[in-house]
Amino acid sequence: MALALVRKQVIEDTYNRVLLVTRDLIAEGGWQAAQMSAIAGRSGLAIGSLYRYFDTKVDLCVQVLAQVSEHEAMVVQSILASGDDAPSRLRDAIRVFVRRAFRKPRLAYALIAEPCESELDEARLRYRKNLADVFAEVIQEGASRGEFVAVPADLLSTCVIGAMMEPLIQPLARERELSRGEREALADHIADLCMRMTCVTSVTSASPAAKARRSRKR
Amino acid sequence: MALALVRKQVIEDTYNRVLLVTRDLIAEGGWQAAQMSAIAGRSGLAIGSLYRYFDTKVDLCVQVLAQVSEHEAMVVQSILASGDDAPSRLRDAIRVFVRRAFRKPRLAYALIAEPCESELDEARLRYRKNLADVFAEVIQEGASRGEFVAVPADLLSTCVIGAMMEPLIQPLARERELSRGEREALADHIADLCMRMTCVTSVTSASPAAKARRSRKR
DNA sequence: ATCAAAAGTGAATCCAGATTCACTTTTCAC
DNA sequence: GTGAAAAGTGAATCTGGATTCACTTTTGAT
Repeated sequence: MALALVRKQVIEDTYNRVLLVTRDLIAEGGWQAAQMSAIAGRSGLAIGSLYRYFDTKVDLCVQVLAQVSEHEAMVVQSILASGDDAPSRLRDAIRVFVRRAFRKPRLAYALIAEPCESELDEARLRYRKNLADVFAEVIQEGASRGEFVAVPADLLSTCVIGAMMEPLIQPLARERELSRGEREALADHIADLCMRMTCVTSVTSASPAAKARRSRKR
Repeated sequence: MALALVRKQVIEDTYNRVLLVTRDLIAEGGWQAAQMSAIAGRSGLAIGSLYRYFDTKVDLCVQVLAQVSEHEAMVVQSILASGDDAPSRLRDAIRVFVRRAFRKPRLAYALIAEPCESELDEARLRYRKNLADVFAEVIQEGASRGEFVAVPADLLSTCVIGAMMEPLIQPLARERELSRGEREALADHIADLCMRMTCVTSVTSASPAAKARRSRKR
C-alpha cells in the first residue's frame, strides 16, 4: 500500500502539471492558446486523459484563474495587514499589485480583461469582487479612524479597483512591454490617484520611506 | 428616376431598422440575444438578406456599438463644453453618464462589460478610449489653469473612466434594477470620488446649484 | 411590356474546437 | 501471478450558430 501513496502523488503531480501548463499557455497566448489539444500535447497526455482530471475545459480554466487570483489576493492582503496607517498600506498594496501584473503581462491581461467565455468571465468577476472585498476591509478599518472618505466602503473599494485596473489594460495588452521606469511611474501615479480619491488627509506623494527605498534601488 | 430615390430611402430605412432591431435585442438579452436568425426574424427579413446589408455579424454588431458609443460620447462632450470651471463640468458629465447608463441597463452592460467576441471587444476598447479622450480634453484644459492634479491627462482620464465604469458593472448586470434614489446616490458618489481624485481644490460635494436642482425634483 | 440588375430567401453547408467512448495499458491488493 | 479497477488514448462525433448560394421575386430604366 506504499505504492498506492506513490500513485496518489503521481496523480496529484499530473493534476498540477496540467494546471501549470494551462497557466503557461494562457501566459503566452491568452485564452485562445488554452486549447485542450495544446494543453494535452504539452502535458504529455492525450486529450481524453485531461477529462479524467477536469470535467470540462472551462472547469480547468476556472481552476487556473482561481489559483492565480487567490494568490494575488493573498499577497495584497498580507501587505494590507502589515505596516503603518491604513492609507499607507493601501498605497503599498496598489503599487505592488500593479508591479506584479507586469511580471506576466499576457497572463494578467487574460485574467483581468481579455474577452472569454461567459462562464469564465463570471468567475473573473467573482475574483475581482473578492479583491475589492480585501481592499474594502482596510478601508473599513481606516474609515473608523476617519482616514478615508465617508462613502460606503464597498463602493470606494470598487472605484479603487476600477481606477487601478483600467489604466493597466492597454499597457498589458500592448506588444511592446513597458520599461522598468515606465512601470514604476505608472504604479506610483495610480497609487497616488487612488490615495487622493480615498483619503481625507491629503497624502499626495509617496511616503518618505517608500521614496527612499525606491531611489536606493535605481 | 423619382422611384429610384424612393427605393434608396427604403433601403436606408431597412438598414437602419436592422440596426435598431439589433440594438433592441442586445438591450433585452445581451450579445447572446443578437443572433442572425433573431435579427432577421424581428426585422422581417430572411437571414440571407441581412448579408446584403452587413458583411458579417460582427460587422453589424460593431456598427451598433459605434452608433451608441458615439452618441454617448457626444452627450458627454456637449456637457463638457458648457458651464463653469472645468471640474464642475467634469462632474456633471460623469453624473449624466452614470444616470444614462441606467436607462437601458442591459444594453449598457453589454456595451461596457459583457463578454463578447474578441473583434467586438476590440471595438469596445476603442470607444472606451474615445470617451477617455473626451474627458482628457477638459482635464487638459483645466490642468493649464492648475485645476487638476499634475498627472498626464490621458492617465488621469483613464483612471476616471475606470473609477466611473467599475462600480456600474455589478448594478447594471443585476436582475433587480436600482431605484431612482439609489441611482442618483450612486451617480453623485462616483462623481464626487472622481472629483477628489482629479481636482486640486477640494470640491468634495456637489455644487450648491446642482444640489438645489436635485432636491427640488424629489 | 421587357429584362437585366438588385433585393430577398432559407435550407444546406461549414466550422473549429470541445467532448465522447470503445478500446489498450498500467496499477496494485490479493 | 491474477484480475478488477484505474488511467490513458485519440479518432470519431457533436454542436450551435454563422455563412453561403442557387434560386425566386421585385424593381425601374428603357
